[in-house]
Amino acid sequence: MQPDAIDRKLLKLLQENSKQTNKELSLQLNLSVTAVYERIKKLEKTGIIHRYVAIVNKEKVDKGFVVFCQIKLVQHTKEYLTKFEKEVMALQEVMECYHISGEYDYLLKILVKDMAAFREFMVTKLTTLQHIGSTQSSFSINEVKCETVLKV
Amino acid sequence: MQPDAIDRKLLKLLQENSKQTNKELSLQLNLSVTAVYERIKKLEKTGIIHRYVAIVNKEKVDKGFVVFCQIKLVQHTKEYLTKFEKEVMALQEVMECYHISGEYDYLLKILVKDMAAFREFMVTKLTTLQHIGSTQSSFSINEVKCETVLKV
DNA sequence: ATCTACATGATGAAAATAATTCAGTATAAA
DNA sequence: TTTATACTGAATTATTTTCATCATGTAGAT
Repeated sequence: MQPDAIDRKLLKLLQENSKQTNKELSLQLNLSVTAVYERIKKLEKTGIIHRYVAIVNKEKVDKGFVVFCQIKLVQHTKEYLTKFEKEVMALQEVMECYHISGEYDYLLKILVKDMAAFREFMVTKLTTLQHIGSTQSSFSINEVKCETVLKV
Repeated sequence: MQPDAIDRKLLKLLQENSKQTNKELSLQLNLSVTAVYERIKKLEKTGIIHRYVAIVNKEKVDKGFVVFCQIKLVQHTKEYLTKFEKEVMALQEVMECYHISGEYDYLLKILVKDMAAFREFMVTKLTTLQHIGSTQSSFSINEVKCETVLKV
């Protein structure tokens, strides 16, 4: 399915605020409520809209300290990669993990309360993972941009 | 406000799927519909729930190529930092931008269609930004984990 | 210890609002 | 002409929101 201009605007609106009623959306799109309803259902069915979620303010729940950690494994066998990925999946502080090209093998985005919590995470969890060669951590000094709206 | 165990479970459910009805939530939480309703309103009012959004499948809208780009500025004056940040804000391919500690100054998460689109972005947008010293790009080979649920 | 006042958080019923279905119309492509 | 697609407004169904009320625990006065 190829979204048209109206679908693209609808996607923008829903990515910004999914709690808008179909009536509110219909006014912004110059369509009837039913037409909006059917377009949304189509976007859901085709998987373009994957799901709807609540976004939690990380500062308010003591997860305002953001760390990016690059990791090198000692070897690149399939076994080592798979084992590492499985272990990372289980760590709740790791919000994102990418296998990347370049000097390091993985890039992790880690959310914790503060530096002390990061130290604790580092010592008790990250460095206990198997087959890790070296790590390199960068702390977020300022979140300049964090966009959730994909411009389609 | 300090969320209790019920609030934490509610936050987990809403972060996983914000389209559940209060009735569905009430069954999972062993509460009345109204009690669920009031807890949600409270979480919204205190700002713990920041907003509700639709998540779009990036592969389905030709944004499946993920690049992390680290950037060093030629100087670290306030003027240069501010100008760079302002310019980055305007680039729709840049989904996230953090001012970070370490060798590089900024880490950017960039979403484009493919390598050709990244090359185009690099040549026509990124390298035309003022005061950039050097850049270092890593491509995502595999998205191992991408969690949106903050465990509270 | 007992009583009272107050705050908090729960409940079910009722009212208000929104989502969903449906019958019918218009348009464009085969 | 037939078919498919996308639209509309009205009717129906489901959900959210409001409201009156109840239960519980705490702090202060007796």
